[in-house]
Order: sequence, then structure tokens, then C-alpha cells
Amino acid sequence: MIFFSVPLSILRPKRSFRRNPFFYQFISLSSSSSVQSLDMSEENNLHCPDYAELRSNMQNLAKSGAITKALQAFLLMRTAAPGKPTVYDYNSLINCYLKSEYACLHDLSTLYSEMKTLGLYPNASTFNTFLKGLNLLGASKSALWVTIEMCNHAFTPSFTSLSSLLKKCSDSMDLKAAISVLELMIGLNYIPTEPQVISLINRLTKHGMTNKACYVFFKLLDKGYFPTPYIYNPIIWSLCKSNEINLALAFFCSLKKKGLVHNVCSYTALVHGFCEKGLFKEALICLNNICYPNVRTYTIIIKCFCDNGRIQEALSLLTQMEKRGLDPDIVTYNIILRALSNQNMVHEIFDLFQKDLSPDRYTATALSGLLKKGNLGIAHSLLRDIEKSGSDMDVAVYNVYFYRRFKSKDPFSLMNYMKKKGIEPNNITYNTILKGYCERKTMDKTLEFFRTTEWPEKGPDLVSFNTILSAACKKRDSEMVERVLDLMEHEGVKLNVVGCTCLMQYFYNVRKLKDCLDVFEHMMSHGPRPSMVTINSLMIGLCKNRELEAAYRFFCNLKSYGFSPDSKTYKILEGYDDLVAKLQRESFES
DNA sequence: TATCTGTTAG
Repeated sequence: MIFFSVPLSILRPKRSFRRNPFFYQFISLSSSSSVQSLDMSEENNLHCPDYAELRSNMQNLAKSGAITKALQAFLLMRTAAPGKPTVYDYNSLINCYLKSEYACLHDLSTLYSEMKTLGLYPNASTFNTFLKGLNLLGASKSALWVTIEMCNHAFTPSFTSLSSLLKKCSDSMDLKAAISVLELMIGLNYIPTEPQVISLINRLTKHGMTNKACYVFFKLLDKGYFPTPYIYNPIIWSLCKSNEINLALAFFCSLKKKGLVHNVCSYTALVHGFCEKGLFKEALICLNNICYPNVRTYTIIIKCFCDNGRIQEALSLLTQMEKRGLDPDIVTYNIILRALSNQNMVHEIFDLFQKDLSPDRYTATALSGLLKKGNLGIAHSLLRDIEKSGSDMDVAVYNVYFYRRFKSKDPFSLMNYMKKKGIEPNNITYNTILKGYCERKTMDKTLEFFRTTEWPEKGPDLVSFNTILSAACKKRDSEMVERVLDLMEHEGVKLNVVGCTCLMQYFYNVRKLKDCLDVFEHMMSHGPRPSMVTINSLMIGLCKNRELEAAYRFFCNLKSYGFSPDSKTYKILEGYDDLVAKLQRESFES
């Protein structure tokens, strides 16, 4: 049979032929299709099989995934009876093809476009069959396109198919498509299920599409949908988290006006929003307006006070919640412990540990402030407790404790200890050891470690290089500075803002102010862009070298370079009374 | 539906 020798590739159109922006995979076989040019002459059909036989043949070919041959078999059915084959036969072809293990999007698109070439008009079943196939293939975008086609042909997609399409689009994070499906559903008076709406709105808000989430929400509201807080709370939260407390309030009040009753999570979002804006008074008023605030409500406001250094207020809120019968959880405690630890408030930390709390790895790292201040006792016994409790530890927890313990122990025995616990050291662990070498050993020994050690990741990183560069600069060891710079050049490591700042500090400390300024100018014109640490370093360098006038001029010009002086900049100036006096005088005169 | 930590270089 000659048509069986037609290669599939001839039937397949070129990929670049796009018919529709939504469903470009649906490509026409075009008028030059070899299906059209099939030799249908009598001589090639000596045996004339009947309709049933031909149909069965077509179905078998389709089931085996041979769509070209199946299409050819479909055309052969013309010979069986007048008016044959029909769209039902074509539907059967598609159905059988979907049962084959070779079903793919490209072939499905071919089957769709070929219908028009053959002059077949799809019926509802055709569309549903295509939708079933596209669903199987997970091609949600194409399924949306077919659904729209179906509507354009005046057929109504079922609730089930739209609902499943909505889920597919939402799960595959094609949120724009999901919104289109939802619009189709609303247009047909189909109301999606609550879990679907919650999931879609959640995903929209989490991906910075809060306005779209609002759009979806109000569309449903217009249809008389009665939303629960589970549906709209993600919107309130999203607005509050992005510092849009005014919008959140407006949204919150408009819902209240409509008679919707908010729950504690809705109010907690507002508390968070007020806190984010620094509106502590309003946050507290909001807290007091909630009939039954919970641990999370309190935790959020406590965190806010802690982050703003208002620890006493945080502690009194802790007492207040306990009095109300709300037991703080480990999250609440970790937040407070972190703040206390940064302030080195050892007694208060001790008091907290008298309570019934089960420390976890968050607790371990929250105490890093304490470690930095040298209060090792409480921290180490805590670490032992956490290890014993079987809490999940990670490399960062060990790194936090590493440097402090390094002083009294051999670093490599500590690393073995980590490994025994199943924690692999990382570059940060090694950089910490490197720092220990810099502080306690000679630069030669440090460089030897640097070169000979087996680094855990892809070798030493920029921080590693900066660690040794910084050490050489601090020691004002010009030969070593040069060696490190040569090493960096050899390894193809470029200086970043930290390295450049180290070099500037080195230059002004060895009274090479011009070299220091050269580095700064180079940074300004070629990068890396100076940071405020760089700026402040230069200020110190100028002042140290008694270039007070230059420091003053530099300070005045900071804004024109795009920098804003910070508290450190002002502190530097405070150390130079004469300069400050001049600044004050001039500001009075102007 | 909402809340938590931290390690290395200037």
C-alpha cells in the first residue's frame, strides 16, 4: 500500500508556523499535506473492505500511535459509503490515539488542524476528547485554548472540565491562564470550589500579584459569592507585608461593611501591617480590639518591639500574654532570646530559661550575640541540650559556635566532631579557621594552610581571599599584601568592594594617602562601587592624616556622589572637634 | 490563612 510508505516527517509542518498565540503547537498540516495527495484510485484498492473493517483498521492504527497512517485510513473510509467518514469517526480516531503510549501534543495539534483541512466540523464530543487528551498530557495552556475554541463554536464546557483545568493551571503556576479559566467559569455561572479559590488567591499574593488576587476576589463577590476569611486573609496579609497598611485597612473595612466577620488572623495581619510602618500605638489598639488574640498575634507584635530595640515593652507583652493564659511557644522565645542576646542581657536570658521551653536550632543561633560578647557558658550548655534533644542541627549552628571554641581546641578535632554528628563543614567553617590562623599564627603559616587545605566546596572563595588580604593589610605587611594580590591575580579573582576598602585602609595607615585616594577614584570611575564602609574609611583616613579640610569637603560632597552619611560618619566627625566646629559655623552662616 | 535563627572578609 503506497500510502504506508509516506514518512511522518512529510506530514509534519515546520515548527515555526504559528497559528495562535495561545496554542501555537496547533499547527496546520497545510494544503500541501500528503493526506490530500493520497492516491485514492481504484487500482490501488483492489480489495474493497467495508466500513466496519476500515474503521477498525483506522482505530488500530491510531491506538498504535501511527497518526499519519490512521489519518490515511480515515480518508480511505470515503470509499466505504456515501457521507462517510463522519466527525464521529474522527472523534473515535482521536480517542484511540489517546490510548496509545505515544500520544503527544504535536500529534494532537496536527489532528486538530487537519480537521479543518478535511472540512470536518467539530462537535462537543470532539472538544471534550481533545480536552481529555490535553489534560492527560498536562498541557494546560493548550487546553485553555481549546476551551475557548469550544465556546467560540457555541458549545459549553462542563463545570468538571473547567474546574479541573483551573486546578491544573493553578498547580502549574500558570496564574494568568488560571485567571482566564476562572473568568470563563464566572461567565458560565460556574462557581469554583472554595479550596480552589483559596489556592489561587494564595498563589497570586505570594507571587506579587496581589492586585490580580483582588480582581479575582471582587469578580467572585460580584457574582454573589460569600467569602470566608480563608479566602481574603491572604490579600490582607500581602498588603500588610508590602507596607500597604492603608490599602489593607480600606479592604478590611469594606468587607466589614458588607457584613463579613473577620477572624483573629485578619486582625493579626493588621497588627503586622501597623508594626511594619512603625505604628506601635495603632498596633496595640488593634491588639486590644481583638476578642481572642492568640500566640501568633502576640509574637508578631513582640518581634516588632524587639526589632526596634524596645525589649522592655516586648517583655511586658510576654507577661501580658501569659496572664491571659496564652503560652508563648518556642518561636516567641527565640525572638526574645535573640534580642536579649544582642543586648548581652544575660540575667533576662537566664530568667527565660527557667521557663518550660524546648530549645531548637533556631534558639542555638539566636544566641550568637551572646557568643560574640564572650558569654560562652550559657551558650555551650544550651548547645549540648539541643544536641541531646535530637533537634535538627545544621552547619550554621556549628559555625556559630566554632570560632569561639577554636581558641581552646584544635580546629580539626572540632571538624571531626561535626562530621561525626553528620554535619559537613562548608567554606564558612574553613574561612573561620582561616581567620583563626590570621589572628594566632604567622602569615606564612596562614598562607600554607590556605594553599594546602582541601576546601570543601569549589576551593577558597572571595571571602577566603579577603580574609588573608585583610590580615596582611592590618599587619601593614607590604610584602604579604603584594603576595596576596599576586595570588588573587594568578587565580583570576577580582577585588570586590571589601578588598578595595582593605587596601585603602592599608594605604592610609602606612601614610600613603595618595595611593588610598587613587584606589577610591578608581572605584568611583571603574567600580566596584564604594559602600558606606568605604566612605567612612576614607573619612577616617583623611582625618588621621590631618587632612581635615579635605575630609570636610568630601563630607559636603557626599550627596552629589549619591551617598548619604550614616551615624558612623557623624561619629567620625565628632572625634575632630575643630572640624565639627567649622561645619557648625558654616551651617549657621548659610 | 499569620509568627522564628545564624556562621566567614572591609
